Amino acid sequence: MLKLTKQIEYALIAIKHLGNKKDSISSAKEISDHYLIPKELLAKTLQKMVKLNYINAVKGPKGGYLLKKNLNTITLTRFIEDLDGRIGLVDCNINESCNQIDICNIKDPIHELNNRFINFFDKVSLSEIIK
Amino acid sequence: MLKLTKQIEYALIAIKHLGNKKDSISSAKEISDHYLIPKELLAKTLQKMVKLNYINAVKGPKGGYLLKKNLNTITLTRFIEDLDGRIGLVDCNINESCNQIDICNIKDPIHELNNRFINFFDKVSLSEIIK
DNA sequence: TTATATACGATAAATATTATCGGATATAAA
DNA sequence: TTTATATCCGATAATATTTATCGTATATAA
Repeated sequence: MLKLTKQIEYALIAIKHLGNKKDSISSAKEISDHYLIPKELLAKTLQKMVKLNYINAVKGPKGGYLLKKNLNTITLTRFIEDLDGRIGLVDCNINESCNQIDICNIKDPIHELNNRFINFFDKVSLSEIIK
Repeated sequence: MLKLTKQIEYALIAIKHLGNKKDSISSAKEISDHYLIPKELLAKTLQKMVKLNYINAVKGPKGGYLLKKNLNTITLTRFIEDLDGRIGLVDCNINESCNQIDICNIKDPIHELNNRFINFFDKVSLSEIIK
């Protein structure tokens, strides 16, 4: 509970690795071997980051991935939500389909808390973790 | 990901309900009926809170639960960890049994982030949600 | 042409969360 | 003393989410 997913961990590890090796290319296999990360899952995560324009892919032998985006402007909220979907302490912070909403006695304070929660991640720059 | 569990939600709902009805007793059935919460699960949660000295239990017919602890001094960190175990953004913030720890390139910044993360919940008083 | 790498949908396995069940004990009230 | 209601508590079942794997297609350097 209240944990990051492995996919986010792997994404952070990979993107940091790419950031450290600017201009040189790294394959999914290289990264998964080095950090002992399941290759297929890492590959999926990398492909997702390509679609999201965080990194570039180069196909074929000697192919791999390169960092693309300037990470200074990316917040952790943005990164997590891009990869894994909306952040919210409870379901009704994300979608309104809770049939207990009318009688719930904590929805307002939790909603307020959730705003602060997201603000916490807003204030974290991806470059803090990557540098 | 990064969500509170239902058990925490139910616990907050119940403890707020009890706080609003100081001096009068509320049964698990009364609370589960009112908020449409599964009775057995709520009962378990209430029993846990009894053991943790948050509330008192009264057995027998006309029995139920009463708020016990002064919630002003309880942080959300304490409450969540009492009910659900240690908070940590990643496993290695809780236990050290990660075989990737030596080669992990994000463990230090994540550890730093986790300290701030826990500090966030430290600064939330349970009474904020309950009042 | 071949070997290596990404792309991507489908699915399986593992884990965590949520919900339910059965039977025990306590006690207020008839 | 009996009955009904409530907590107590271990075990287990159901569900959802997360994590991992598989198969196949496409691109491209050598």
